[in-house]
Amino acid sequence: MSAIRLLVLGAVRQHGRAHGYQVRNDLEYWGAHEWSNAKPGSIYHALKQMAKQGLLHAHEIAPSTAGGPPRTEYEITEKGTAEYLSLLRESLLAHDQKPDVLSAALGFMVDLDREEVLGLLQQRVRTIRQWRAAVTDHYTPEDGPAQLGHIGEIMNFWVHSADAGAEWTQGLIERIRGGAYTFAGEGEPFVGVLTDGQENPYATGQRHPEDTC
Amino acid sequence: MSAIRLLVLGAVRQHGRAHGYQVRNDLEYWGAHEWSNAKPGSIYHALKQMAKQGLLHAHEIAPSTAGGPPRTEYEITEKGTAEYLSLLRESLLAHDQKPDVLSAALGFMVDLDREEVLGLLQQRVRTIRQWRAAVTDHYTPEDGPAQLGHIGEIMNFWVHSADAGAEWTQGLIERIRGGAYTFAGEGEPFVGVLTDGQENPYATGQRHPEDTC
DNA sequence: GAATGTGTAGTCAAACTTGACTAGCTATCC
DNA sequence: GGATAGCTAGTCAAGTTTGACTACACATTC
Repeated sequence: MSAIRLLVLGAVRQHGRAHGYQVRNDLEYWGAHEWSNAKPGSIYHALKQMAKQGLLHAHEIAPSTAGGPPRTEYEITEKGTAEYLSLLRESLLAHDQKPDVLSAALGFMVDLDREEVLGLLQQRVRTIRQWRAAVTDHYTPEDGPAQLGHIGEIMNFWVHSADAGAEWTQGLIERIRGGAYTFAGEGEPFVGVLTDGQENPYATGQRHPEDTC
Repeated sequence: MSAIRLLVLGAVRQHGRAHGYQVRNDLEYWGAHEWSNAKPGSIYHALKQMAKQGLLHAHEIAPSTAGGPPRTEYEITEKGTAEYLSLLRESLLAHDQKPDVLSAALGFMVDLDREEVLGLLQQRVRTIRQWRAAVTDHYTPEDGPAQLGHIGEIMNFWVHSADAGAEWTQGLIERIRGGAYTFAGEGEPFVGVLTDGQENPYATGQRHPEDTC
């Protein structure tokens, strides 16, 4: 599963009602175009697809107020909200190899409540540790690890990445337990979207390096 | 760029001449179906595509000797070899967010010579450090990092991952410099493919966990 | 000896992603 | 005051990925 559905659902949900360009802009504001496949085509495709599946409700809207072609506004449905929360929980839990999914989930974690997030992250750490044990066990058979030659470096890389992921998750758990951030039901939420007319400080222009992918 | 082209080119090259099922089997032997998109459809597609582009030469072969439909054998062309080496170098260098690309490159790094690999990996480390500096600089503007709220955790995660990647790369550099593995031009290479009839110890069946993606 | 499973080899439609493109409106510059 | 750049909003074709499916042959089981 790619991160795009989670990102789009979450963005629409924060707005209440949003058209494609707004979603696109939000994702850029979060830097999502740098660490995920949040490109225009994918975003508009996801919106249409999820509208077809009943996760979003599409309002056909007259020609836009600010130039350009007519636009469609979307609103998240009940089914969409259920899917969103399910994706969000799953993404915080899953030890996928896809860092974009975790990144997206981090951006929305405050939509859950603090205790639940702590539980999910702790489970995440446990899963990683189990995975690590199983892998090192499975790939170091009776013949010894030297059998694998340089191929063993692949496993070594993954194990190292998993360790780093577990360590980082542990750090996050401690920050959250220590009272950082504002979670669901804890008062005024942090606003992570651009309100209409607000300028985007991270808009295209001079991005930081790495834009070579 | 996904890892599939590099994987397929490398597999065909090691065999000299291979049909799709052989490539598919090799990639499974390397565990590539677990950390990359090396699924049957992608493999056959890549073979056909690259044959069309002149990177592989397709030999139409009569009905297979062991059941199933007739098969096509592929051989890498000169252009394909050039592309392969270019992809390989690029993948060792690039600080993509795609770990599968690096994994694939690790499996083939011994096709280059030791000094070149060391150079590429050192450049990799430098690139990561530069990227890190640029990112932390760019995303902690005059307002201070607290401005970002929990969104800052996304950047924190990426920076942490980059640090872990740099550290791991540094370790690999030291192992290679210390004489580990057999690189191009250093005698009998490590054989990383299944010869005909050899059983695959990592064939489908009881895989280690994580197969939930 | 008929059914059932397993390995070989590959195809296919549906879904997704990409990058380039369209097209209208506004502000700005000389 | 004409052009030219940039923003708004989205479409489109081409390419890629996925997961399920086909089809044959050999082996095993009941």
